[in-house]
Amino acid sequence: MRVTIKDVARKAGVSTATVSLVLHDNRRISVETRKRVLKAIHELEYQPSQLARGLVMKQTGNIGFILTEDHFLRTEPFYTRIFLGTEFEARESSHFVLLTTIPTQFTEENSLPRFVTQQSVDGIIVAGKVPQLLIEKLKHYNMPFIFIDYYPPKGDYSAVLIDNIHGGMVATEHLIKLGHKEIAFIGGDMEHPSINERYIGYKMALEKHGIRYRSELVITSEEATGKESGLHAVCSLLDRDIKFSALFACNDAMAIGAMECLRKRGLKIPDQVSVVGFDDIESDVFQDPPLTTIAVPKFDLGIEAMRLMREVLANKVRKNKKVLVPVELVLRKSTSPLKK
Amino acid sequence: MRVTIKDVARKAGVSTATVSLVLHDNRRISVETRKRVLKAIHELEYQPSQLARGLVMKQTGNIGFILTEDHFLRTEPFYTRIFLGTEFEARESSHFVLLTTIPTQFTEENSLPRFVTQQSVDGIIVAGKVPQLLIEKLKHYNMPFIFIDYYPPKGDYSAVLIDNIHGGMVATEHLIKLGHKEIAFIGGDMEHPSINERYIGYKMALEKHGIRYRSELVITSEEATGKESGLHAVCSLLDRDIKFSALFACNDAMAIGAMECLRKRGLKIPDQVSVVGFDDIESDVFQDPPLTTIAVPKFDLGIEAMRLMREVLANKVRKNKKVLVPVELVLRKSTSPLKK
DNA sequence: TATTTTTAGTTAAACGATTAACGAAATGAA
DNA sequence: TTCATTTCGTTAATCGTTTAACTAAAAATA
Repeated sequence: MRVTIKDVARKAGVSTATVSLVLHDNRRISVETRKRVLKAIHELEYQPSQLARGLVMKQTGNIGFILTEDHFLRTEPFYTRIFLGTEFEARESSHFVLLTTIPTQFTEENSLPRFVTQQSVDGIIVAGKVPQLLIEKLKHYNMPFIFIDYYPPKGDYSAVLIDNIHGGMVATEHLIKLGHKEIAFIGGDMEHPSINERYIGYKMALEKHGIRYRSELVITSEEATGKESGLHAVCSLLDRDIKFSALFACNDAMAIGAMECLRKRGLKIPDQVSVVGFDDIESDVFQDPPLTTIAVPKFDLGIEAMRLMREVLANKVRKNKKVLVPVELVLRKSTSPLKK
Repeated sequence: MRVTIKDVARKAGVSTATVSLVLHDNRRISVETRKRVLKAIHELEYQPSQLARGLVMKQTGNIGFILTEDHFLRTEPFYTRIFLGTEFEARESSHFVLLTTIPTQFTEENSLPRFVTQQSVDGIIVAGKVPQLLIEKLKHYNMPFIFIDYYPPKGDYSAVLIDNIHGGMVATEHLIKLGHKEIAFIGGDMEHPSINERYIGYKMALEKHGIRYRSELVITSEEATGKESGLHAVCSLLDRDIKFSALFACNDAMAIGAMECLRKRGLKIPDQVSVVGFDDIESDVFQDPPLTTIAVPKFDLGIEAMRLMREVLANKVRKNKKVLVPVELVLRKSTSPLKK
């Protein structure tokens, strides 16, 4: 049988209320009594029942974490790292994180995760781009939710986001400082806020340094944001004989595809074209040359989301807060000063 | 305020006990009353509190899922797929799965996952190879645990395992049927039960078909089981001028490394050397040529573990049961009939 | 008809915590 | 000395379920 608060109370010769008060650091209990209780707790290896506690406190102690199947199963451990950050930070407040996936194509037929309908969580964290329908359905439940790395096009929410604009600026400025003026940008799925923001950063950097924005240097027509799109985008640039000495890809996958194309066409990286990516995925280091990129601190994103969740849970009146997690330029070998 | 069983009882004009009995399909309740109660439940959208339920039933409804950090963050979504299977199957019995990671080097300083010490789970699933120390610590708690894809060297446990021996046989027999007689085996980390079993399967297949086992065709000295090890193993074979027309690698990573070496040395795959791997990882398809392999159903492993957990939970007296999940040969382009 | 059995439901205790309200003893103020 | 405060704990209600034990009415049996 499990050790309960009653056993502790009996052993320490006090009431269960006293034990509970000790557990909650209530100063109404004298130092000696406190010690006695603590001793009993320790000797019996007492662990409060989360169930009983939750029942009276009206909270489950659980946080739901929702990902689309695609995102969870991605080869690149992006969202898994974010989850890990959340799970890690959850330990600080004794929360548990219930991870579940939803179909990438979430339709009317699909039901919400069980932890939502059963109200088995105190709050929900949604990571990555999810269908609008999911969000609409979630709203019906009186539970706070927080987005990570995605901000729905309409509505006002709490969210933990990558500082994409700044990242886009830093990436572009890095190239500018190396002397580049003809800097191409390749992106895809421009509806995605993150991608779009990186693009904005690119434009802002150009403006700041007095470099004219040239639309022929920009590819935003790709559907996807994978390696193939990157390859395709750069090839189309090359096919049209457009000259550029540097290239900023909206993410590393596209950057890697881009490099593949450049290599195929016999262009030397970084001597003839410098390349900067965004994300800092694992395979960057194994590229030839290793890819210079903007590092996104995945773990931190998860941590920040959990912290924000705690704030929201503690004080419901708070307005929707956004946290921008800073990014960092990681210098590797795919960029170099402009050669004449 | 949350809708409780009391609200339902009031609305249906019965006692809370009746509602509870209806919820549990007790036949003591007449059809009409039952209908009335069900109607009330539906109209109020009543959802029983898992907390209250768990408190009286003395079960949490949670299952803990433990992975080492390395395994969770692996680029190849192997363990994540297993987890997904467990999470999926958990829905059947309204369980929640609490996923957590432990340091890959789990030492005395590291504490067990909180859900263990706090007894917030009814059972524990451990996936992949974990330090023996973890297992020893886990034993102190009166909780059933089940291993997936790993069986500790000592002790007797419930486990869901890949049918490695059979897989090893199938892979080898496939090569034999193609006419190959000089079949090399490359493996690493031979202490790992899975690897060792695949090796056993290899030997059994040879014996079954009357092919003499030749130790010079076998490399078991590699420390790791990655791409580099595969490359190194095959190179060392080639360096010693050992002839073989086919190769069975203990996993796909090593197989891919092996192919890299073969390609470097100018050997054609599959014309000069046929290669079979094991695991069926995502990148197999992108190899040149695509890798023939033994497919491991990751999702199923997770499902089986959850099912087994339910059995264990329902009937504690049951002896430790092992489930062997069948594997399947996946024909791609890296094997072909022996050419004279 | 009287008695037993079955049916259909209720009552109330229990699960293991938290906490408002209360109270006895010690301390302080008048 | 008397009354008010403070200190240190306790009592008891509560959270939302489940279920053993009970009961009243109906049905079956004698």
